[in-house]
Amino acid sequence: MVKRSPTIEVTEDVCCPSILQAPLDANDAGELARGFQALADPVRLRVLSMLADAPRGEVCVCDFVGPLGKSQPTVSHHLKILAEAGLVHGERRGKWVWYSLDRTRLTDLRAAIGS
Amino acid sequence: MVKRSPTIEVTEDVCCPSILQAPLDANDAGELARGFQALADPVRLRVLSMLADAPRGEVCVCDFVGPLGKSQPTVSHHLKILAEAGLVHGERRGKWVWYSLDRTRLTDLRAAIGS
DNA sequence: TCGATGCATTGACTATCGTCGATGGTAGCG
DNA sequence: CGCTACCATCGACGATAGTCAATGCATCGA
Repeated sequence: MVKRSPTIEVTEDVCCPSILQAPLDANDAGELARGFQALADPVRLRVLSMLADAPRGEVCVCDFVGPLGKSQPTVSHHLKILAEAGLVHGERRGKWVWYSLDRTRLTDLRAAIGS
Repeated sequence: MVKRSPTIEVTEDVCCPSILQAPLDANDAGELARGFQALADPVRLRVLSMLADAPRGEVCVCDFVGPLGKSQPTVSHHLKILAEAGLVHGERRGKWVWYSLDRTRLTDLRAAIGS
């Protein structure tokens, strides 16, 4: 790949793409869309809600299944999607896996649609 | 249309549901998810971006098609989804339909995932 | 009135998503 | 070692989403 100066400086990307610093190119839009897609499901929003409300900031997988009213594989599936989106983080301790909220990623997404 | 009291009071809704005021019940989560689902597409994010950047705050449908690189029916489809989500508003003037951004709804969604 | 233009709707196709049952893998216990 | 509990993965299914060509419906100009 020959080094050649592009016609446009590649959007610097100091932090993260945003709706407001228009026009949003296709790549940044795709990355942002993947983030919001992780939020576009009732079960996943409730997972984030439970994590935000957890006293110690973490919730065991087994404690999601009951309140969410979904099967264990389904819950595990949603947790994986949230983890891949960088919104949560899971840590194994003994037999259990504890998930916690990553507020950094959530802040980035929030910033992408406003101040 | 007969006036009759619904079986359930329609979720108070002082302002809007949020992740933080946990636990988020299934109804609020569903409504929120529909909002974020509207944001979960690169084309729609670029539409919002173009609207946010428009000098007069509005963009004609015909001016979306070229830059987005999508067919006119596809663009119209996405605009409809954004309109149904309350994120944009279209107004017909002569042969053209001008779309503008509804920042209120965007603010609500932003508040739902943080401060 | 007729043709052209801008936009919405329809119908069809493919891809992806949400869900669950079944299965596999790992950690603790007797 | 066997047994149990917790969690992830796989495979399959129905549902939904994104896309475009074709069509319909207005509006405007000639």
